[in-house]
Amino acid sequence: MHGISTDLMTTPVTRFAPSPTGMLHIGGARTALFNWLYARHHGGRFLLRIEDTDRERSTEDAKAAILNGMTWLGLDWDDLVYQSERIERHKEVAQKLLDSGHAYYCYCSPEELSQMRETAKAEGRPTGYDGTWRDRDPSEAPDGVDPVVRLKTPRDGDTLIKDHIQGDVRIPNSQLDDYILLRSDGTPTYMLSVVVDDHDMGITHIIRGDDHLTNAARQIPIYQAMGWDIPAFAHQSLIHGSDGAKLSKRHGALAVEAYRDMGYLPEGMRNYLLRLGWSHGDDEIIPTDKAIAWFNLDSVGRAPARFDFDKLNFVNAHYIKETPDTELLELLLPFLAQNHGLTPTEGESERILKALPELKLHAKTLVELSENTEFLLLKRPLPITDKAKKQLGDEARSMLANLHQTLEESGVWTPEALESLIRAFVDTSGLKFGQVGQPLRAALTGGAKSPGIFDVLHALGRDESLARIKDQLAKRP
RNA sequence: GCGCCCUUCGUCUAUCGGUUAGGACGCCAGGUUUUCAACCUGGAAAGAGGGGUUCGAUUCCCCUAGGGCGUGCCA
Repeated sequence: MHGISTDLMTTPVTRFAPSPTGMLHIGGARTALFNWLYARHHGGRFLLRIEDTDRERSTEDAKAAILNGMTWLGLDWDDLVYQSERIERHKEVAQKLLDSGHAYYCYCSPEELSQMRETAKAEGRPTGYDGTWRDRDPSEAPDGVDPVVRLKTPRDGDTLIKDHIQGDVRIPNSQLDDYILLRSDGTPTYMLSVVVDDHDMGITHIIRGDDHLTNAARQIPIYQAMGWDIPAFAHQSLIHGSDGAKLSKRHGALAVEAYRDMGYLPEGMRNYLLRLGWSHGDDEIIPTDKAIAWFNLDSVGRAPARFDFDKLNFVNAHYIKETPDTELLELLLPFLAQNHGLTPTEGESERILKALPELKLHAKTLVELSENTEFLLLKRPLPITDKAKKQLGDEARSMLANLHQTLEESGVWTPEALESLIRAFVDTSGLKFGQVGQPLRAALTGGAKSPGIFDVLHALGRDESLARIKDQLAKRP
């Protein structure tokens, strides 16, 4: 597509390299997904690297959240590396760069640096470091200053990034300053660490957000200086909020665990995230096995995509319908417990299982499903909502008394049998269906909305149904 | 400021010079209906603007506008 041929002779190795300074959010999750899909599609390896070199901001909680998020999403990794454990290696490479003349010590103070930037800006030049110490004699070094180590980046021409998503991108080298490899305290910077780690880990394809696109141009000179193969780059555009602005929490920039808690399924998330920037003709519902079979970099779009809950809901609803009932019940239990304080007994679980084939057709999330399931687990006598009370006037209650008797005499308790029974009851009593169905619904569920009334009767079972109806027959004060 | 990237219905996208510009979500209308939904049918809805190239541009090139990213001793 972009004139780049991928060498399929080598097995691809991809990686996801988050820094544990916050939760695994939706953008990172998509990046991880694409890397994972690429590796799985090609039968390659997908590695996880925790970039925890910023001791100030890295936290254990964030590490755990990232690992949990990945696990929940079903993105399994073939190896896990902590960048902080590789610092000595990074320093070693910096020394090699120093020895080979590709890097040098710089003694500039922060004040000099900011002065430099101001001057450059005023003169319309790039604001990076001007390279003062690049050619200066180290003997001129001021006393008592710990130097940083800077990379000698090329000054003329362009650096070409052969990007598998963005195409060929040329960055003028005049834009790339001699950035820092080793801080004055001797610790490596991100720019050095990524390159060394990506090389040492054998990464063949770097798929990441396009906030790193220009970083690629900074990193390439290190590969060149070390004589290392340059991996394939693929920079995907960032996810934006529904209004096109930067993704905020309001827009869905939440931790993936928040999506779990909102009742989204991993399969639904994967499908939705995949379609955010990648397409396969008109296909919308793309289960993971198909995603693995179809995924390619050529079909990744270059434009930023906006996050849309409506579409996520639609996709998720699909996978809820697809989930087998017993599995769905297991997924539902935490929501019942956390959101409703309900722990179903064995008998109640049976009820849920009976109702699930119907209930799952109408829920977008597990939260919604748990709400729609709640009526099955209510303890008698049921709390009756105001709307439901309106359905339970004197006339309705005497009707229910007759219906109760009719139902009690019924031997079979299947949705089909119940339907013909109740339809016959409606006919003989000369009422409209709603005049029977609505009061019955109120008595059985305590509310005004529920699944089809026959399914409700069936799911509750004979005894519970009759008891719930009977509860409403007594005259209330 | 400098550099880079992006721009098709409200949203996600298809289209790899010639199409009535297709699909999906959402929306609207109708149908179905015992409630809420779901479901079925139909509908409205797009090539940012301006120049080129070409017999012909959504598609290729340039400019403008708008948006994003980078420009840290953060990652």
